[in-house]
Amino acid sequence: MEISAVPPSPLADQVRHHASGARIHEAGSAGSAWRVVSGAVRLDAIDGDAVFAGLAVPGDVLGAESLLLGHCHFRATALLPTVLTPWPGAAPAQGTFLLGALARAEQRTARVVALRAGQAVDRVKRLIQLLVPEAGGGALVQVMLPPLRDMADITALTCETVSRSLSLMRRQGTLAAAGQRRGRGTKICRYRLPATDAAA
Amino acid sequence: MEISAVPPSPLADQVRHHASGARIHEAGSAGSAWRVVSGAVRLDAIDGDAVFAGLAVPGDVLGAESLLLGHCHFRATALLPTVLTPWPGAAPAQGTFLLGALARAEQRTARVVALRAGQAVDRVKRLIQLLVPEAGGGALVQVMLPPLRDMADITALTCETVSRSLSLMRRQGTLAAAGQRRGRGTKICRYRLPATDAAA
DNA sequence: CGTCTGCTTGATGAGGCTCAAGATCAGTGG
DNA sequence: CCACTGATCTTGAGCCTCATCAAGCAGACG
Repeated sequence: MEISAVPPSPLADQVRHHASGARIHEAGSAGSAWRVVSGAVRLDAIDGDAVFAGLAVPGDVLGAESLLLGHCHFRATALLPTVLTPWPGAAPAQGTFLLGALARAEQRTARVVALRAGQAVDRVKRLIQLLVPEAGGGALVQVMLPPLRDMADITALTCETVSRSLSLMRRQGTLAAAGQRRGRGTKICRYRLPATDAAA
Repeated sequence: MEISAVPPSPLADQVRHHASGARIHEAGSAGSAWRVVSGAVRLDAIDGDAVFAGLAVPGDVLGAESLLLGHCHFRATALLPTVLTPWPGAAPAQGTFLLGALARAEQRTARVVALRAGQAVDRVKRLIQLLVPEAGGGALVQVMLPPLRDMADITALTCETVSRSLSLMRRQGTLAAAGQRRGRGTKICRYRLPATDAAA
């Protein structure tokens, strides 16, 4: 529980890198807690087979329960090339620090839950916006997309429907390939953010 | 799976009661944090109109962000007759205490997200099981149901579909009315828990 | 007693799931 | 350098579930 004093900005030797698709920790294993610096992580409840249970994006905390119980509840898998830093790293893990993580977790829940309502194309767009590092109105930003299988699990759609949604977005000019083509590895795309008034 | 099964019962003068449908706090207002003792609470993000953002059941913490920021992010509404107690109470809001709340929040996310995948009847069943205070295999338990409108928002279905799902469950003997009839007020029903092996 | 709110049920159509085939690409070994 | 394999993605056809629209009913409440 008690806290080692570590500077707030993760130094180069205090981070861990994971490739897209890499397992970060297994459910039930003795893991430790991390904060996501960049990338995205998928959490799964292991109930016979894996069931999508949550998402962590930069700033979020991973495996906080292991500090309390000594083991992780969820399987964590990198959706994109992901950088983690030990948590709690900075300052005292008390008061404001933990409260901030709690507040952030609630907001993450709200956005993840919202990824599973509405029309297919809108869900996929919302997911992409969650993965866009920066945020601005109407801008054309670069974004990495996880495999279709993961996008489907997160949005509660099928691979086919996600693929069709992305195709539609390309036809409409909302999305454009910008890096690798198809096949293994994370896709890099350009995505046009909707106007700030956020219609739907 | 669950962190602590039964939350400690607070003294009678340290609780607040809310009727079904009552507003607990408004988004953006200066609220305070509460722990749910019994009942259930719905959280909504206010984005023009209210969008379902989360659920709190006994043991969960409500409005933790107000301790940090001074105001609430979400609107909180009682889904059932609900009892709350101030949080953190006498205990210090540090260490294990906050970590427990964080771990619990992650587990709640997993279950709420699961309420929005799969067939309609299964979603409704899962929601009812989330509202059942006690848990046992194959038993016939008493449970209060929130208004259809809320069940629909939570499961990302429509009122009509939820109503049809409940009708089907009644025809199949999974659910039976046990208190008030239709009209205003929370419905009381008997619900047959599925066998512990939990076949989806 | 009339109105209002919440619940139920039916008819119909659309959106997404299922099944299936083909395309593209990374890695491997000849 | 190229064929082969396996994984991922794309696209099509048909069906099914659920959303939508609509009507009717039961209690609550003034």
